[in-house]
Amino acid sequence: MARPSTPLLSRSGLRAAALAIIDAEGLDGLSMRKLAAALSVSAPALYFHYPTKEHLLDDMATEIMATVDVTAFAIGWREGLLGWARSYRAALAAHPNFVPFLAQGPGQREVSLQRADAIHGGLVAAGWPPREATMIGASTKYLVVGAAMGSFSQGFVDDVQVYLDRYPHLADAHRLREHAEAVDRDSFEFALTTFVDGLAARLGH
Amino acid sequence: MARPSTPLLSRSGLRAAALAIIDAEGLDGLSMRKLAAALSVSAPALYFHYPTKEHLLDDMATEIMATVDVTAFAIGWREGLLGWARSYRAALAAHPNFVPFLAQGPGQREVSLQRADAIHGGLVAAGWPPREATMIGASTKYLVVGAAMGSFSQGFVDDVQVYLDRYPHLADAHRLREHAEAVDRDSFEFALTTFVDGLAARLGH
DNA sequence: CAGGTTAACCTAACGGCGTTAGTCTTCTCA
DNA sequence: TGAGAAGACTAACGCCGTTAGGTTAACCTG
Repeated sequence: MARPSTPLLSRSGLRAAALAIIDAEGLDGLSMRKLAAALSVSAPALYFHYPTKEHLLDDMATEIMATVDVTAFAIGWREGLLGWARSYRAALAAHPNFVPFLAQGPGQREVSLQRADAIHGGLVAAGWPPREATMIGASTKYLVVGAAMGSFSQGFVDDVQVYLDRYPHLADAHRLREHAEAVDRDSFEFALTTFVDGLAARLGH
Repeated sequence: MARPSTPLLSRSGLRAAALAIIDAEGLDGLSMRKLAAALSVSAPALYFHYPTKEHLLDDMATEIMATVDVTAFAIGWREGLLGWARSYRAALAAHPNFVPFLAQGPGQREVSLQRADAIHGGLVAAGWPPREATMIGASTKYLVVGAAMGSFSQGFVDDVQVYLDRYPHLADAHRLREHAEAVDRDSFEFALTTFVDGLAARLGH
């Protein structure tokens, strides 16, 4: 086979297939050969569309980050912060296996800078001093990234006895697993609203 | 060379050398061959002491997590939470390149369970309902892990002009880099105290 | 419409990875 | 003193990201 009449690959096709593999098999489960196989193509063919694996992952990250929404800052800083944090978390939680890369990757992406500008501007316009605005932005990102990284409740095994015997305060911990998703979502919401309440108290000082 | 009169390697020696490489060259910079070379030994010799690379990393994680302190819960829930969060963050920030592994790794470690038990117990003893205690523990972990993962301020490039031209609200963003460490520390402290203030308000309700 | 250029695939191969198999010498203990 | 375990070695397997070089189909110019 040489050049096909109609192209077999496209950048968006590569991204979609790569994300599917990551979702199914984890970040380490993605290899260029496996991706090529999924697309019925030889591995080096991928390099015609992306110069390196890193570039591919970067592009996927940008695509996902583009779904984050900061428009609610037009209503007010509380609404803006809550809206941003929730859509940010939703974007990460949709592809948990990809989160380690997303969290580490450069925040220098075009989209990220636009977001940062809107957030900082929204906070300052609402009366927050620039220094506080910076820290609020950072704090919120901490919350989102932390919540998206390794699920809290995944840290607990299903075996009941180990808790009852040795850690009396964790007697119900085994239930965490079965409700892992709900616990994580509720805990994030709890953290976010508690933090924003604390902020409001501080602004009114 | 065959069996030396005095062993060349030890588990703690492997851990220390591996951590040094990770600190210097990043998590991906650690390979078994490179670690062996640093210890003037052939790569397979390492497998006599640790069955896999994963086991080695796990053991290193446990060693680092052992430095986290939760004794302040004896004083009160606020002191306990603040003390735990600060020592947890300090442990992670000491080896930023290792954080992605630490954050993902199993929370099922013996030390982690002991911590979780002390934290949950401390919160419940102070009057928090178990459900809230769980979410407070999760929330605090989110903050610590999020703050330790990719430094917030590293996302901003040093070039001033790009900000002035396009993102007026980020005019001072270029200064973030030079103070990156301070900004991260202050932002974490800000997030933590704001969150705890929000908690206190909620408990008094 | 002829012919050169570029696009888009291919196979083969390089060096590095984690890990296993098998060997060899030295130390320890009955 | 001899058996067996301890602790190193070399060689090699299959995977990885990536590069080199080949081949053909589509496109653009004269």
